[in-house]
Amino acid sequence: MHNHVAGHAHPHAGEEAGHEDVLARAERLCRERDLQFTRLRRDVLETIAAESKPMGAYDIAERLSAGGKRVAAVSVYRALDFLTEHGLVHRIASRNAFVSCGHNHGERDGLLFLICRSCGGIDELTSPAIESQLDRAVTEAGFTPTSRIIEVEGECGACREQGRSAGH
Amino acid sequence: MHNHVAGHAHPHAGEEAGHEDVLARAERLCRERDLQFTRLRRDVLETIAAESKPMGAYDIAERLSAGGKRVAAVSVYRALDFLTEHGLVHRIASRNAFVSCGHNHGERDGLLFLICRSCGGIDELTSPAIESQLDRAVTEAGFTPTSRIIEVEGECGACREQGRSAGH
DNA sequence: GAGCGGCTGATACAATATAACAGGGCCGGG
DNA sequence: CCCGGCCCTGTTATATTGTATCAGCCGCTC
Repeated sequence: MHNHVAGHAHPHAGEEAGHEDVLARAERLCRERDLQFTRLRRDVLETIAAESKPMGAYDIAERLSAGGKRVAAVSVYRALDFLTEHGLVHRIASRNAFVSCGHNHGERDGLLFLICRSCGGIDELTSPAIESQLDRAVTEAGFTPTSRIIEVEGECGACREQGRSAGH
Repeated sequence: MHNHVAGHAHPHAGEEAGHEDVLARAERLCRERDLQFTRLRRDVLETIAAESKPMGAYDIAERLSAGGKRVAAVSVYRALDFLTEHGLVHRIASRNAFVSCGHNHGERDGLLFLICRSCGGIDELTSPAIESQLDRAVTEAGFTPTSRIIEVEGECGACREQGRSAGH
């Protein structure tokens, strides 16, 4: 079946798991493609990567503003546009929020998000099998797919073990 | 593979395909469950069903207000809450918009939306096969799924034939 | 009639996202 | 050197989407 888990296995606190990796990868990718990995973009990515939950643009702006220098939400949105465009960040449609990409891939598809209702943590999965089956089904219906959004809500392993229940 | 297409095969104009069906089904379902299928709820459902594209809550409010009597967005949201809760309407997360459910089911899962970038039309599909494979993959990752969102963007058959391209 | 529950109307507000314009930094051409 | 273009950022204003709150209405029951 060949799925592949991306995230941290225990998505609760603001751990910096994989954190450095993300920044390093971003720098490399931008160098390769001759893109500008500016300060703002780096800060935004770093902020998102430091959190295992999806973050709203305004949350990011607020957190970046904590250091004295105010950062407007618009600026954050622009950085997020850039980052999502290049697959460094993903938008979680069901939450109007963003997470840093935990993969080594450039592509953005075959991608799948697991969102825990208890802890709010999110994990990223890739499943080529699911993607191909999805494409097959969709194509049968006469549709030509270009992008896919798959978001699953439920309870993550850690929360289930601890018997935490969704607050709501 | 056993997929099942729900919508109108040609999702462009404001046809009333399946339109009556939706209302009739809603009435029956509400009678069965002893729910109130009020005027407002009926109007909202009818408005959505008359359109093959996802509609925003404010669009619905505006359209309902066209008849002289102003309907506030809040009211529409409340009706939509009711309708989605009972599976008569689905929310399209990637568009912040709503479509009427084209199925005979009460359940809300195994559900899949095809959104055309050219005409904006949307079709609904159910694929138990995809759902079960998705659940299997997710469960393998230690996750317990409770709800799933699958939205595919691309070009619908009708638009591809006509060589229409996405305006943007 | 009094009280209760579910639905609606209305206003205010919060949260999310984009538009529009000005300025700054870099860089290549003249 | 200076200019003009391009890209990125800052700032303000505004659009869009979604909730909170309170009051009134209607039908029902006691």
